[in-house]
Amino acid sequence: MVEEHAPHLDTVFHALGDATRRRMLRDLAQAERTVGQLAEPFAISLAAASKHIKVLENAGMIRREVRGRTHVCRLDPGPLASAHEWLSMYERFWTDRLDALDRLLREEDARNAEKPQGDSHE
Amino acid sequence: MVEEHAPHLDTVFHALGDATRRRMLRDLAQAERTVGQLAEPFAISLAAASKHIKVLENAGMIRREVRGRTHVCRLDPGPLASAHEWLSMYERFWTDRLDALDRLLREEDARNAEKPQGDSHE
DNA sequence: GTGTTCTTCAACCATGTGGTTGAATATGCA
DNA sequence: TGCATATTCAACCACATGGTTGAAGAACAC
Repeated sequence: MVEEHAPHLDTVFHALGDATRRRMLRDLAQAERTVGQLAEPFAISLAAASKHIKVLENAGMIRREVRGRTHVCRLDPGPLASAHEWLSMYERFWTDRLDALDRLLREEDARNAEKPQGDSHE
Repeated sequence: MVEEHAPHLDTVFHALGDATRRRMLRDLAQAERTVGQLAEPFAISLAAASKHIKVLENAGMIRREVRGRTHVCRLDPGPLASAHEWLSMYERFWTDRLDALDRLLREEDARNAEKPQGDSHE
């Protein structure tokens, strides 16, 4: 089940890097939606929404079924699971070592705050 | 928890949407690295690597400490945890599917029991 | 001081992205 | 048939992105 999905991570993370598309995913998590329904919350043209949907579709995150003249989209969780799995590689950094690392980082910040370096001469 | 701590997610997911930056994060997961060390695996200029590092830094994913003339970078897991947490909202979509596919996967595993499963997590 | 190393900055370039508008396509309905 | 609905396509625009090169700063070494 662990495949070489790295090439897809580019498109998956890129698709997630836009609030409009994340909102679309949120809506699709409730139920399947047509293109028009997905576009409705936004003050953008249908053509723009269509492009967003295509980005999600190319990333494999939604699947489209053409029913008559409407295109019904539903969530495909696979890429979300891949992204989640990739991030899980770093989970130890905010779980096991959270206390130690966080304490070090905060000490560092405290030191830098007390001892500012490279002040401007002007 | 209600999605609209989202401006941060834009930059975090965007930063993750590039294999060069993901590789840098992977290296930083091993140990702290200077800018030159982070740039070394890539066939790009130092200036280009510096831009990538700045993207990660602006997303809050790395912290920089200037030691003499070298800039030492460390991983900050906070934004990774945020992204992971956001994706976890959708976890039921692939765990539910796991219930449905569980039997199939077990059968698959049984059939492939002797086959090698080379894989990589980038 | 001079020179070398580490890194950023500035200017530039090609391509990508997200948006628009208007036309095209395809379906549903009277 | 004719018309409205749902969606995409094509062309275009402004701006962001990722890359380059060359110069500029700092910090170390001599």
